[in-house]
Amino acid sequence: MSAIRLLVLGAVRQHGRAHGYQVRNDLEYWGAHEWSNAKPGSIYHALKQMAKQGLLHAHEIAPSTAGGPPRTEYEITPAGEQEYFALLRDALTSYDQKVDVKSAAIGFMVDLPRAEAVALLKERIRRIQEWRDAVTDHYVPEGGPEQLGHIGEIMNLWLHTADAEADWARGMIGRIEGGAYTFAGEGEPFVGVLTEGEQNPYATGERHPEDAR
Amino acid sequence: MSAIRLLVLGAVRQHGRAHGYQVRNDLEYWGAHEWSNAKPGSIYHALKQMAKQGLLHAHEIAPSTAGGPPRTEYEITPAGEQEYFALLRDALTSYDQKVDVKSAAIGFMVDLPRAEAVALLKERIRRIQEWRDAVTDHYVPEGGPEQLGHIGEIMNLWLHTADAEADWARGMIGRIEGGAYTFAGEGEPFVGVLTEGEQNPYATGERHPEDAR
DNA sequence: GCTTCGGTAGTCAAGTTTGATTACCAGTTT
DNA sequence: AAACTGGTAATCAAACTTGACTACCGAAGC
Repeated sequence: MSAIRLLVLGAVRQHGRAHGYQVRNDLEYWGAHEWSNAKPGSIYHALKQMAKQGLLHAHEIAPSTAGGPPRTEYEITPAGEQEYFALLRDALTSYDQKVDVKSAAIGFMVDLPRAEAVALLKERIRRIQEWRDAVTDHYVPEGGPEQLGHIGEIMNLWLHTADAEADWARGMIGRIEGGAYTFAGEGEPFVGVLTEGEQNPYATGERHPEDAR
Repeated sequence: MSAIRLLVLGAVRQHGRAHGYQVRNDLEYWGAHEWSNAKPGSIYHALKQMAKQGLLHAHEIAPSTAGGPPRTEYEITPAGEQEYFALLRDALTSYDQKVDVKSAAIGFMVDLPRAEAVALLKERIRRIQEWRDAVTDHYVPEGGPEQLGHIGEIMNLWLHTADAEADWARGMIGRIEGGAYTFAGEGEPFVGVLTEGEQNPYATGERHPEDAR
């Protein structure tokens, strides 16, 4: 799964109605250009595709006052809602090891009820464990791990990564169960989008971490 | 960076001369279809692209004895060698967090001298640290991390991941410095390809870990 | 002797991603 | 007032990826 659909659906959904540039801006606000493939081309493509598939409804709108070409506003459809939650649940549970999907999942998890988020994360840990066992079973040759030579280091990396992730997930579950954050149906939701005219504190001009990579 | 070029160059290089199917088989032997986008289409595409770019030299060959369409054999050119080592060094040092690049880097690191591998890995750790600092600096708002709400968990995940990786890298450096594995210029290299006619123990039919994901 | 099956080797269309580029307007300089 | 700068909004070609499909041969089974 690529994270772009989840991100775009989530952004449109939080706005109620949004055009491409708005989505693009939100994703930048969330830092998504740093940890996902959220380039303009991908975003506009995703919007069009999902409109074609009936997940979004497109409204043709006159050119904005702020200049630029005529823009299209999108609104999420019931089918889109459904897809959104399906993607979100999948992103939270499946052990996929891609940063973009994980980060998006965390960003949107509060759209689910608290109990469900916890349950999904626990399922995630179960799957990590399962995967870990499968790797261990499958890749250790009869003559012991030494036989693999330096290739064994790859397996070692995977196991290390899996353990670190399970660890992290357990930590987050603890905080959620301890009452942290505001989930669906618990009053004022966390505001995660820029309202019209609001300054984006993370806009270009600042130094971003990926510059250092 | 996508890992496919590194993988294909490395495979061709180890063979001296190889056709697409051989490369494809090696990658399967290494388990690459599980942790990278090494599908047949991508492999053949990469071979053709790199041949066009002068990184590989293509020899048109008559149909094999084993049936099938006429095949093309590829050989790495000096430019290809150079590109290979550039990609490999980059994969080892840059903190890229993609499993495929990392795994490929480990698989091929023994093509470098031992001292250089260690130096590159140390540089990797330095960059992870640098990245970690940048994230911490940049994403902590004035009002303390609590202001971020659940979004702070994303940052937390990154830091957790970065620490786990630095940890792992330090472990591997220790083993390498302790004399483990056989690096370039140290005698008989580790055999990482299937020779003609050899059975692939990981060929289809077995259960692979990703089935469980 | 014929048919089926599995392995060998590769192509292709459809979809996705990338990075550069366009076009427009408002405000600011020169 | 003409030229420049920067933000808004989007498009496009080229490259890459995906998954299904083709074509061929040898061996095993009936």
